[in-house]
Amino acid sequence: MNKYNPKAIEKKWQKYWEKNKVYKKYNRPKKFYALDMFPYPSGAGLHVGHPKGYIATDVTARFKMLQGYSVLHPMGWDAFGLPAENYALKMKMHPRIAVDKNIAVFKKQLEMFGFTYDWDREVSTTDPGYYKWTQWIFLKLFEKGLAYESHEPVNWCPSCKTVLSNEDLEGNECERCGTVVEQRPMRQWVLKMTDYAERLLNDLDKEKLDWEAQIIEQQKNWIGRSEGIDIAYTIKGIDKTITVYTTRPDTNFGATFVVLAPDSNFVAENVDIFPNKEEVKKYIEATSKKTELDRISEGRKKTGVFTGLYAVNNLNGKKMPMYLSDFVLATVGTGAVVGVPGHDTRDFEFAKAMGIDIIRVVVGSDGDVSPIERAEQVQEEEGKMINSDFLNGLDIFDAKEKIKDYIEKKGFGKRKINYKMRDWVFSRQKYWGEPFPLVFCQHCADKIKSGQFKKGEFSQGELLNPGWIGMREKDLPLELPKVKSYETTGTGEGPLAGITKWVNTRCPKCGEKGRRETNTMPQWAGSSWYYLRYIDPKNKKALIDKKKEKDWMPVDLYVGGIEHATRHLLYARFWHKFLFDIKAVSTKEPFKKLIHVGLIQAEDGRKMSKRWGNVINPDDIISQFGADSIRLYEMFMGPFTQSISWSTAGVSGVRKFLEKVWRLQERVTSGKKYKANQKLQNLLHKTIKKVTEDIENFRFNTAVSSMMILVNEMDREEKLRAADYELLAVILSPFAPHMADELWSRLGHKKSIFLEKWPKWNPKLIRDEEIELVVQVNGKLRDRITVAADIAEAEAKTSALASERVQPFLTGKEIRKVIFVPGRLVNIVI
RNA sequence: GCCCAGGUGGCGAAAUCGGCAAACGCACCAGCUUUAGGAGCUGGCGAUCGCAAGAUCAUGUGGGUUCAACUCCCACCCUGGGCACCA
Repeated sequence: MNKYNPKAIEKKWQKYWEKNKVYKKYNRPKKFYALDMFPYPSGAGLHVGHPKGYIATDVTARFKMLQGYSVLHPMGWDAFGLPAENYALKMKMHPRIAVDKNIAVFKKQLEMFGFTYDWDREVSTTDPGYYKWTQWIFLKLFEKGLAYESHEPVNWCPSCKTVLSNEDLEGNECERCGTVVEQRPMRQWVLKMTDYAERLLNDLDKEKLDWEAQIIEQQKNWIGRSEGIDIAYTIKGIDKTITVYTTRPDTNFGATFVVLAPDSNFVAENVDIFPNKEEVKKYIEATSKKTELDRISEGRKKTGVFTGLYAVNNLNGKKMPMYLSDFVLATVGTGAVVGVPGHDTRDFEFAKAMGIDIIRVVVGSDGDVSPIERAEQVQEEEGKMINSDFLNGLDIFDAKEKIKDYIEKKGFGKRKINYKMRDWVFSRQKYWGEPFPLVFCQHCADKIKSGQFKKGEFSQGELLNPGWIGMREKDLPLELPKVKSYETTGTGEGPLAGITKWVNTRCPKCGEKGRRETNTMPQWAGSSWYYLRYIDPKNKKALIDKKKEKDWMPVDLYVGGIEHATRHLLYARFWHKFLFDIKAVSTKEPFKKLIHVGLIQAEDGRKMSKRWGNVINPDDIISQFGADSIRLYEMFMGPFTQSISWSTAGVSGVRKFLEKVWRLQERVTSGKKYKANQKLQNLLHKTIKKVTEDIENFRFNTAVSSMMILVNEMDREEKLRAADYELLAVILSPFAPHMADELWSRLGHKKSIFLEKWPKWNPKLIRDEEIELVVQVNGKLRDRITVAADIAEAEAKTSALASERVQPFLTGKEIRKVIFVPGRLVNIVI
């Protein structure tokens, strides 16, 4: 027998599988779609942390193949976006060239692991044949009125020179470069994601979706649904009302002031009628100069200015002074709040700072009815109403409903559901992204504004955005022009604006002069639907063939980083639901089961990074130990979803295990001549059961350890039955496929092990004849006795009491109770 | 501040319908083998006491429920992640 040489056998089997299409069996009755979050092909290549999720899906994919499923397991590239563009700028090459180079490196690295990827289905978001359909989806969204041009203030990264969506921020910093973003009013395209908020929330149902609770919670919080009421207050002396949104109308008898956001529309439109307009303007000016950072460093210290106007509380006719303060945000609710300082900490702080009255209207469980003077007294979560007219004595939850009914009946308010989630800011002032399939036509704009057009001449989106005309589907894709200067301008228009030949075109509707949109789509666009394209990657007529879509969707298993919980996963669900609405797909949700991959940290406990010089390259590990070892190690190192530090010594441990498996070949003998060892049979079938269940439940670490126990046991035998050793090879094969197939062929099989059947455990063999029964005295272990597995209670108790080791603890004591747990223990209570 | 996940040997961890705490692996120690080894094999490896048999203690802290608690309940501490002046 020659030595275990992974280098030689791994190459050999990778070629064999590819050539014989071993894992491309797509005509079986049951299907399984295993999906990885496709990578961003950066210039740095892979480190050992990246493939962990891919290994897990590959183990699952091979397991499902062995169980007789058709398995779809594709891979592709998410290659548009800022990092690719920045990398290209740095290396002074066109992003296209940089991206192709990086993809080649990534692909070569991935191939060394022996994954079951069907490379015939490879997609890249930057291929015109792919982004044609990204543009098509946008066009459909536009047609349905779900895309609109906006000039509202948005997050602007001064370093990347582009706008960013809320999902692209970490706190108030650019997720890519860490620069603090500014709020700038910019022209941009926005998708009406909030129209889908309710469905995005409701379908996050643990019953329907096999997602980790953690990710469901994160998305729920991000969507941030709240139930409240919009209340309109009349303003004294002028013919206007101010509308506020509140979730606590029950406390409204305690309202003593109103605060407006300095940058709100209401203020912008009415500042000139404020009696104190000079001070107000100064305050607006001062606020606009403050960055987010300044405001955070001020902590919760409240500042503000009185407008000179009073709003009237319609409940009791009380005059409430109207202020401006920067703690009220223009983008939240209506951009104005009603101040109830007795029962809201922020309102309390503001009232203290401005010297406004504080009224108690809720009594908490402590029964305290004294005037509210300290922040700790601010009662928010429970209690009974006082000083509140017809609400007095009610619990706050009942009061809330009663006053909502009252306000609605009186006609000065309306129940409203609010979401924290905002619409999706969808344009970037960058070169390396999908161009928008839109043309601006002044002629059409005039026509729409004048109202002189036929019904059905313009789509919903065209009417919503006068002048913007969608391209015709047959003219897609609109390719990125090849240019020399694709550097960012920073003017607010994208680099494409500089290419006049490309920008100037004809209106697809009327043929008059038009100009193209020069922003591009964000990186998230292409990744919001790629899982559909794998199913039908070369279709030129449709995004996906309807029958194929029905055959494969939904994705059965989706594995990737948790950082996408509120970004990619939200965007993809949103688009999927839209595609469902236009009948392009047949499922309401795209991803049935979702599991996040735990990070692999460097051996020093820090994040693997060039900066710390602690990056481990998978190529090195594979050349030293082999691909099967790194696969097995990453599955063995700990619970899959947990962050764990890398240990190269740990890899050598699993390599030793594989060597042991290899050496066992020598002991294999023909099953007919050699009688099966009952104890080993028992353990073997227990292991089959454990490995099967563990793979299904993503507990790979315990699956591997149970195989180690089996192999240690086999190592004690002088001879092994071929049939037993073969079963070991099959259950090991998803983890260490190269070795498994090599052993399989050495055992005389002509076909790949992956065309075999996954073994079923034999329940008879698993049943133990004899067991160790634990004997406790007052819950403390005193002895173990070997008894028949199905021992009767009375007999077990007698044997336990008779135990020599137990006797000394019983002498002179009264036995009060004896507890018998079948198959486990006897506990003697004295 | 709010939400989520977690806290077990020197390290990664295992055990959760309450029932033998530390499986499996790493590191370490001793011995065998070897010219040698960073190779292989055998044994040891939570703490304290003890020559030993064994005893006692031990799963972040403090209580509670129970014959029995890593597991359930209450309060608190710490770590990681998310959100955050969201009205």
